[in-house]
Amino acid sequence: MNVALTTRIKCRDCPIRHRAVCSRCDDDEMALLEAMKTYRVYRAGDPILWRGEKLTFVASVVHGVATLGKSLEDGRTQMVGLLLPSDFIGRPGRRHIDFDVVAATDVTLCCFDRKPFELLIETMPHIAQRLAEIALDELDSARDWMVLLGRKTAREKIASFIEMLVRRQGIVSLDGSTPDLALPLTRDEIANYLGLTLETVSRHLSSMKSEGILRFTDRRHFEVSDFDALHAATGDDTA
Amino acid sequence: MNVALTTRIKCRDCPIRHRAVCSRCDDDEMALLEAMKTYRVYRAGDPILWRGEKLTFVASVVHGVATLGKSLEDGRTQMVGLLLPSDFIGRPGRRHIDFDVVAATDVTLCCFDRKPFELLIETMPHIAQRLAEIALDELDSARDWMVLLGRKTAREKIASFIEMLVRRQGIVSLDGSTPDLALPLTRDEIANYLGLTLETVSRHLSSMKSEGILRFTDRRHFEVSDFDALHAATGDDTA
DNA sequence: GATGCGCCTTGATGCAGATCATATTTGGGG
DNA sequence: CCCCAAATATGATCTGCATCAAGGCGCATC
Repeated sequence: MNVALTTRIKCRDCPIRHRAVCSRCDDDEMALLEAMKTYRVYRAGDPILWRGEKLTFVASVVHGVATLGKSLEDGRTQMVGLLLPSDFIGRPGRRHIDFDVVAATDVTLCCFDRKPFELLIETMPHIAQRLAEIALDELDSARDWMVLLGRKTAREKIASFIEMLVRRQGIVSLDGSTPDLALPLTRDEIANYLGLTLETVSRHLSSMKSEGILRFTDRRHFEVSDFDALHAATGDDTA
Repeated sequence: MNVALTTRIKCRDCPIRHRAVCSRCDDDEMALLEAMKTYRVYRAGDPILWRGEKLTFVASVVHGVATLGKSLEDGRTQMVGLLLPSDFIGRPGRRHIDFDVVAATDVTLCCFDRKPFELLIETMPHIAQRLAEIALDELDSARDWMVLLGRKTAREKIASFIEMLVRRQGIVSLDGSTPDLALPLTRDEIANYLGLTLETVSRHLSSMKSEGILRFTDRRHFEVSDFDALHAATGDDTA
């Protein structure tokens, strides 16, 4: 499980200070959280939480990317979320977790034991307020993803996925190209996220490459050369 | 839009008193809410909120069933949620709504103007706490639905949908049969919910009927005659 | 610089579910 | 009671993606 202690970061220097579940807290409240928190570090590929396990802590992602997945009894799996820095893991008020959480890259979590955290929710309104906000935002993006899973074609799914990556980490210049971007998932993981097979993902990435929409520098790095064409391929409104 | 005033219900007699966003509030808090709330009533088929509209109020469903949907620019649509009594509509802190909300049956909402409600979230911790809980629960079921949309076969989707209806409104007797249940959606709406076409839904319902799993009394009412076979057809764990 | 192992690409084939087409049922209004 | 439109059922055909099957490429290990 590779759980290790990292150098302690002061909350005020924390990279997710202004977006995580603690973001509304004032200085006094932060001091309290500072005393309660612990860090956990995972290597790429490590499981973080396994379905059915006791849920002993809740956490915010500080660094790295984790995946949230679920599987059917015969082994089919579906990724139901990507956990990026500032995202929240766990369900206060519930003893068990119903998903598999896996580190996709090296991951650092800022953790709180579940019981004391539940007490915080009762006593520190800023926590509950921010948690509600985070959960409602997550709900909106989960619903967008449902449209993708239920109604989009393979090509549209892949274009949407790439567009999401660009929006999260990239800048589009005026001629519609981007700088080099990291692809944080393997073809297999992408397929799993999009409700496809890895072959289909590979085929469509290849065809978007040959159409001049994407350019791959290596298999985990690419750039978009025609963002308009990419967007047109998503099937979404021209927003 | 058919917005009308109903007879005012006292909060303490409200059917969703113990599950809605107000469920943690004490008597004093309830008195405040009582003064702020208004009711809105919609007929089956009426739009409640339209995508892109100004979001002037938030609400809890008191009676009836509403659907939450989203559409792609070419007209494909996907239902992303069913709103049942005690479910919450709206996104405090956001000016516009990004979904279409439509009354599937006659619906009564308990509404609060958005601005004053946002103030309540700041000042009344019980509201924010309960809202966070509701949103996290919704998030869990949205994620389950993503597995269904991404990985299940048509037959599994339909079996899962029926099973959900049974769990929400029915009792399964020892021989695996249920009493008569209402089907709150048309074939077309079911298809829309499951990411299928109405023809596929119709075909699979017919075959489950001929296999002796379901029995239809009329097209909006049915009973399950073999719950074990139904569950086996969902693809879910034997839980 | 050979060997092996993930990861990826590309090709061939089959099938579940979409699409197109045509009844059939049914419930509400005159 | 009959008529009509909407909802449903069912059949025929098409197609996008899964599935099955071979390589190919890059990278670590010895």
